[in-house]
Amino acid sequence: MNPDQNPTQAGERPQPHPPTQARGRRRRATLLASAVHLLTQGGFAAVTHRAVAHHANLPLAATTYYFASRDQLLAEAFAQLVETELTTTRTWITDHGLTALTDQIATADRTRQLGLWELYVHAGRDPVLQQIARRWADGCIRIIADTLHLSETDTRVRLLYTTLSALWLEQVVEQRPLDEARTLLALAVKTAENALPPP
Amino acid sequence: MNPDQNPTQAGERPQPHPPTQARGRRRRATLLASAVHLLTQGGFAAVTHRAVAHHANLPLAATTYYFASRDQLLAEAFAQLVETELTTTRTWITDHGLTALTDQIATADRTRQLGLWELYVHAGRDPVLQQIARRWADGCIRIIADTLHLSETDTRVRLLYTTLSALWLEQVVEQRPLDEARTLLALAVKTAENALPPP
DNA sequence: GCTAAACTGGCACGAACGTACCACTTTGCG
DNA sequence: CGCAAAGTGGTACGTTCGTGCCAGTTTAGC
Repeated sequence: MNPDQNPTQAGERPQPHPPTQARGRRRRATLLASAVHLLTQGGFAAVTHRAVAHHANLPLAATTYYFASRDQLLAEAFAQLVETELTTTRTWITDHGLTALTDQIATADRTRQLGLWELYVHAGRDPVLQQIARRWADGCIRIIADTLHLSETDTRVRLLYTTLSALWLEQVVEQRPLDEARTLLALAVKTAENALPPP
Repeated sequence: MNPDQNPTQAGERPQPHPPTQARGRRRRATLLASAVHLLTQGGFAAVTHRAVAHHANLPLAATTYYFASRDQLLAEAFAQLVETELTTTRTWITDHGLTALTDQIATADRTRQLGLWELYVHAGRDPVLQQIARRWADGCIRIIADTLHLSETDTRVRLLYTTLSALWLEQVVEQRPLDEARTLLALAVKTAENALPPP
């Protein structure tokens, strides 16, 4: 819905959201962090101007001053959340291995994961968010490829990613017994490793 | 949040949602159908009392008369949507086979799938919806098991379901090229068929 | 130091929401 | 038939939302 997203080009009159030139940049960052926090707590329904401003100890108007709209605020929060998630997942996998992923899911804050997936699905209705969702998927695929020392375009990597993400979502939403997920995860990884190279 | 959900027990005073005894049952069904329709069109944010009543050509109060709350309306709409989806998917698969699933996804109404998944993720925050979500998953697993002539508890079936659902969600949200999904789907099915029986 | 621009913050508007209320009509049953 | 229960529909209340507005304050550049 937003045809422009060029922050360096300051020619925007109706939506003058040029990056701050003072300590106001801290305020913007604070607002964004608050939005992320609320997003991980109560889903994107909880990310309102008022809630964000209140959590950041800032007046209500600050949110409309630094962000053109609620959609933009949500998009940036989603992007930041995805970025954080990617680095967290990467370090976890390099430290503990792929098959320990279920434990990370079980360990991590469940509402956080829910917020992430909520926004992921919502991305299906918003082209801007869709781009971020694709970036999330690509990031995960890259992590798996690096871990297995395979190419990102390898079909096995692609398939393994798909399976893992589904296991993840399923675990978060349905809260089935953890053993089941662990078994399936191990099976998926082994299957991917033993599969033939792509044709 | 709702400690009661016993429709046969009519002792409910504050929420007297006893099933209608007259042609009002049609009205209730109409409202529910409208809720489902709105759900598939604009996500569950579009399912408001007013929108449902208007779409059903009924007064606003009818929604609160037949449904205790918006949450209940949403839950019933979700349940009905899942049921419809399950039968549709089953007939499609028996007619065209598992590997043609991507084409069904591509063919079917995209916003409908989005609404389904939106509600699925939302089920992570609501125990009532979570039950319906589990039922959806179990239904899909059963379809796959029947198709492959395997047991529902077979690990291969379980894993294949997981992969298929992820492919489905991914396709709906990210709208990647269809060929990719087709390839992955075929690979997943073949892998599941050739895999060893569960230990 | 002075002026314009950037920033701040309190407030209000209009819209949409869930839900309660209540007079009215229809219906099932003794 | 008569009457209580079920159903009906218009309306209103209280809340919350996104966002616009604008007088005041701070800051940057000349």
